[in-house]
Amino acid sequence: MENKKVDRRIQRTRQLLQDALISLILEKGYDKITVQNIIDRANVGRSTFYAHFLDKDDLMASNLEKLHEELGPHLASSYDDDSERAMLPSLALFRHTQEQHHMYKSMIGGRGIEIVHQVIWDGLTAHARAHFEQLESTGKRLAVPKEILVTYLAGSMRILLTWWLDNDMPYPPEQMNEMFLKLVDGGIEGVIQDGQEIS
Amino acid sequence: MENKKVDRRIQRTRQLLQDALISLILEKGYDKITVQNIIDRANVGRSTFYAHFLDKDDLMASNLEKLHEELGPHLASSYDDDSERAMLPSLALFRHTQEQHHMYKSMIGGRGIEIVHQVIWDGLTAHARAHFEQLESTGKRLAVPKEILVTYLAGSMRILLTWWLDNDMPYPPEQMNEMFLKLVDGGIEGVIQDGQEIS
Amino acid sequence: MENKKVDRRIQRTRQLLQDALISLILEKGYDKITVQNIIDRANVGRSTFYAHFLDKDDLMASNLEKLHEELGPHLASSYDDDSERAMLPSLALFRHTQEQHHMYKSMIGGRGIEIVHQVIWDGLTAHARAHFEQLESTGKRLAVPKEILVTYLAGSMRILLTWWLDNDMPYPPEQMNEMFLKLVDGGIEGVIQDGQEIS
Amino acid sequence: MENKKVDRRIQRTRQLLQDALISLILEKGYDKITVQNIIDRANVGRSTFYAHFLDKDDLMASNLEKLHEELGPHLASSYDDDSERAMLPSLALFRHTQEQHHMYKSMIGGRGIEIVHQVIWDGLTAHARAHFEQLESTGKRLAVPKEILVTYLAGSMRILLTWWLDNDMPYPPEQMNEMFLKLVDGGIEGVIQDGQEIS
DNA sequence: TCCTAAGCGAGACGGTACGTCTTGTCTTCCA
DNA sequence: TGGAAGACAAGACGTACCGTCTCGCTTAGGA
Repeated sequence: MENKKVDRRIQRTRQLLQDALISLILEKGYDKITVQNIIDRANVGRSTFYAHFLDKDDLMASNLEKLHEELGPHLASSYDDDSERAMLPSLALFRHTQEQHHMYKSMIGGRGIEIVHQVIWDGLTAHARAHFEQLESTGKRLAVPKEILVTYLAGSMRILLTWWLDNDMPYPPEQMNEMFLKLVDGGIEGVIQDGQEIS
Repeated sequence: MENKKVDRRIQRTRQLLQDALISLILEKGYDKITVQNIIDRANVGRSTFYAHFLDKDDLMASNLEKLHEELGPHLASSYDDDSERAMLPSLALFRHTQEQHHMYKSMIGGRGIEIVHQVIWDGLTAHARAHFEQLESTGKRLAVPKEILVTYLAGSMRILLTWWLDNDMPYPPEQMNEMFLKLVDGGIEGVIQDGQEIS
Repeated sequence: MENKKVDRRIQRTRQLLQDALISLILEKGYDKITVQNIIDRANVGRSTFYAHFLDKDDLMASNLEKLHEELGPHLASSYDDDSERAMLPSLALFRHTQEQHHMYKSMIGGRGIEIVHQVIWDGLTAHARAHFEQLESTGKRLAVPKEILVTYLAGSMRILLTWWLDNDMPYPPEQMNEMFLKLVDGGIEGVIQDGQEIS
Repeated sequence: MENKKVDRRIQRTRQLLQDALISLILEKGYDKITVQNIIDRANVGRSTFYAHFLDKDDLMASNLEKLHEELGPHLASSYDDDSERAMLPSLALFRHTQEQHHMYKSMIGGRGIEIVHQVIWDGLTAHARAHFEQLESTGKRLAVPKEILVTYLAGSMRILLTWWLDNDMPYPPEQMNEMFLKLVDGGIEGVIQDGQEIS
């Protein structure tokens, strides 16, 4: 309550830096950006940058927390909608990716994309893990270790998302989603059993 | 013929550098290595390094060509052995990975692994592509674009390989292969049709 | 009248800063101290420091005004005591230096000592100047410009004081004083004449 | 012999840096110069600077070694010329100072001058020490510890030199030298005895 | 057998970015 | 309303690499 205005100032500075990073990413790609570029763009002192963030990656990560917050609802909500297939909020992700494709494309091929992948990956695996844990809690047995299933599911999603972006999104999100489900559903269902475990 | 000895000398230098890189990778990981480290280890002058390679990545890539040559047979051969399921020489890859896991682990998490991935990726997709083209040539129709199938198949393989390595290979190669096939077979078969294409 | 409390607060803040500086000087020497060190030690905000002092040197100077007040009597008094040799209150200075040697030693070799020197220097030269002016007023003539005499006299004092401190005061103040007088008296007397000026 | 050309290159770089420093000192004074200024002026890379010198002061010191070499003959030679008064080559020093007064004046008031003082100080004290040791070797006794004499003599020289520079050299070198000798000779001779020591 | 060109080691160099540090200003909070 | 707190811009610092370069040594292969 007491530091209201100060907090505003701090938030403003952080925002300036985050915005500067995004605009620079769109201009020349994550890997080509230097800290100097960022602080010049943000009209901020060098030490101010380091007062707020550890380095460029940290700034990127902080930017992605917002992405996470935006993605969060998608990852959470669609779970209830369509309880049959909602292993992952895949459609929402394809749509979100399409909307933000400029930013994502700017980061392909460098360390930037890895940070993005990490954040998305955490969301995807958490979601998939919850899905399988719920299945188990209803008495199902998995013929394959759960972590492998989680990895496979989230990984397939990521692979297709990446391919789709790399190839300039030649199909609409809905169709990508159809194909994704068609491919993974078969395998996943094959390892879900009613009370007998293999491995 | 005339430059026989000279060529030997050149090859020796290249070998020294490649060996130095490998030994350093095993020691501290690809990303922590500097050009200076490499030339110190190889007892080679700085300019000599740049006479042979563009940069560290180039040296790595040259190292991987050997890997490629080693992988090549695996990727090619097993195709005929077990014509029923041989979309990919998956078992051979799991086994090869286990043998070389020290080297692969050293490169996880950095740019190094990306170069490895690229090399393996090319082999995997080529193999998968050949598989589906053969299917098409026998009159089958694919309910999903071939490139997506290729990406999905190679991607799933890569995802599982990476997970396996990251988690210190908790299952034997044969079991990993079992699970891999169980997961992808269902989906793949679901999109192979006899004469009617959807998309 | 109404600002009584405020004045107290201001004085308290100034005192905190001055004390912090002194304690830091004794710890690590004047030159190693930063403004940040001072305000941390004094539990004071950065702007508060700059509200009271221009910079570190200014704070030091304010501290030395107290020193000046303490030195003042020494510089003034001994003048009358021993009118024959009292060109400078040299014995008093050697004694004072010995008492405060911890603080003085902390400042040797940096800019800090220069500020101290400046303060002492002003006192010394003023005293010496007064001495020679009195001589002139009694009809004596100086074979060397008065300012050079003043500089020489105050400078010799300073040189010996500094040497004495640097060498951990190997002789007692009284002996130092003896030697100082022995050295300068000869030269000074040689340029004092009765009514004829050379230069 | 073998690295002749390389040495030339290194010397050239050092020279470029030294010259750049001097020209910058004359332009804006020692204290205002940054390392960046120096390397810009010298057309040299930042790391090259640090490959040769520790910091700005180190570069200054290296510059002064040349000064020392130039001063050396003065300090040594004049000893024989005028064996009666040659405690110090004082006249040569006043003359040298006048010739180089632009450079010396540029450094007054900052850390630069301290380095100069150190170099000159070492020469002065060494010379004075040699003088008194020679005296002792001829059977004379000193009524004051030799180190104090050395300090006093070199210090008086330095004090007068500094005053002279600060006041824009109002008297010619010869006259300064006369006055210097007049002042110190009296005191020095007073403490030289023939075989009897006091302190 | 000598000569000459290439491979090579050594390492100086210009350049760029980094993360740290300190200064003096400026905005906001609070008593 | 004025003193205190501390966020901030500015910019120098010394370090770490990079990729280019110049220099001589060694050595192989043709004259």
